[in-house]
Amino acid sequence: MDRRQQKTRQAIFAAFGKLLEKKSYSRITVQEILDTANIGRSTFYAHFETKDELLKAVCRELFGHIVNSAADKAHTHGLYSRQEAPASVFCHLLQHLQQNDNHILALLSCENSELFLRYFKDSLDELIRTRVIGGDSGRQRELPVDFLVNHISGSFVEMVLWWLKGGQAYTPEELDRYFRAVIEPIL
Amino acid sequence: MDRRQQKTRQAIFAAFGKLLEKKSYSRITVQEILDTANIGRSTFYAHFETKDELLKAVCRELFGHIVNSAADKAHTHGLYSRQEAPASVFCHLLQHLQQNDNHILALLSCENSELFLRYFKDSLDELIRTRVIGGDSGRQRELPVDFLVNHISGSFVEMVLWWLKGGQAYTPEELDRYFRAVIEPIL
DNA sequence: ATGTTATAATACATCTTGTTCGATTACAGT
DNA sequence: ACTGTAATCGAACAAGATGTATTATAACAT
Repeated sequence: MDRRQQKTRQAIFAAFGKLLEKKSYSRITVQEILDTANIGRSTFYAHFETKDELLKAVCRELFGHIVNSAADKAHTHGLYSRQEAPASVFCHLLQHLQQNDNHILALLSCENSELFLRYFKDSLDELIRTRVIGGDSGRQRELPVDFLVNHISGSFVEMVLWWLKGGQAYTPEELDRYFRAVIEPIL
Repeated sequence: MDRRQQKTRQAIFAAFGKLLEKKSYSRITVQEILDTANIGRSTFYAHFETKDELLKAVCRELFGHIVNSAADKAHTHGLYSRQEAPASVFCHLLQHLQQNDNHILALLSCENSELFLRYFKDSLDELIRTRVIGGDSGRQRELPVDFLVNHISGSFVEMVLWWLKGGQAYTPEELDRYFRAVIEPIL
């Protein structure tokens, strides 16, 4: 890909993130992105048809990376490997979030959390369907699989949301323990 | 209150709901609300400072009513009364949602669900903190109360979201059974 | 070195927002 | 029924945002 394209795309992402730290997504204008990224108007629209498309691209990049990383971990060590910390995919996900690779928490800590975590959940759904539910023995009695998958991914997302709103008052390990305490009994 | 105010306010709410059935909240303009409600521009701004304020008012009206109704039910019959259907507050909430009193599902069935359910969850939090967790005996071992409350209300909201996205493929009674199957084991 | 492609800069029509103002009209209380 | 109050209308307005188009310039790949 053209070096200029990469540079522009990166500048847009950076500007978007910078603005997202200060104000909610809906209040950010394309104009502000242009000014912050210091690029021309037509250049932006050459990359993204709309502000929403930019958001989607950012989410794909962000959460795709995190979840894939977790999926690899699960694949390598098993879902609940006891040989190695972190003990579960969930813990790995939380740690990954907290270590703040791409200033993710900065993006999630404000009013935008909801918006981003919705994408996060979509990625999680697949991870959970294949890793958690799929190959399990399970005393998942009369519960529909879809319900269970949604319950787990949904709970996780809501937990992260709650965690962030409370200023991350718990460690990923604590959170993981809590989460497993409410999920494992029903598996 | 002045009859004209009521009429205008109602016209705005109705127009807002009508538009919400067709497009997402973010794509609805004040102008469209004015045209649909057939009111003057200044009149709208005499009632609501901004579109967001209108949304908040609608949510308060909508979910405040539902949750209060459920709270009364819980108060009257106990949280898990076995003497009478619906068996739980949760079931009552679901039935209330489905019977579609104020075209709520029409509002929730589209892209706006997320937005509304966030308000819904805020109302739920309080209900659950007082009714579910509060006076319970509980084997809620080392889990923080806040975590538990959030887990329950969050799960419920995610379940409703999932339910709506799937076209309400289950009855409120079924859903209630599923939900209790994943919640009661941890109480 | 050359043809290609991304960007910049500018201009533009269109739409949206929130405010203001004066003229009507409906209201509530007496 | 009368009257003062208050809500609405309609129109206009400035400020700013959106998305598109055009041309010139600069960076790129080969």
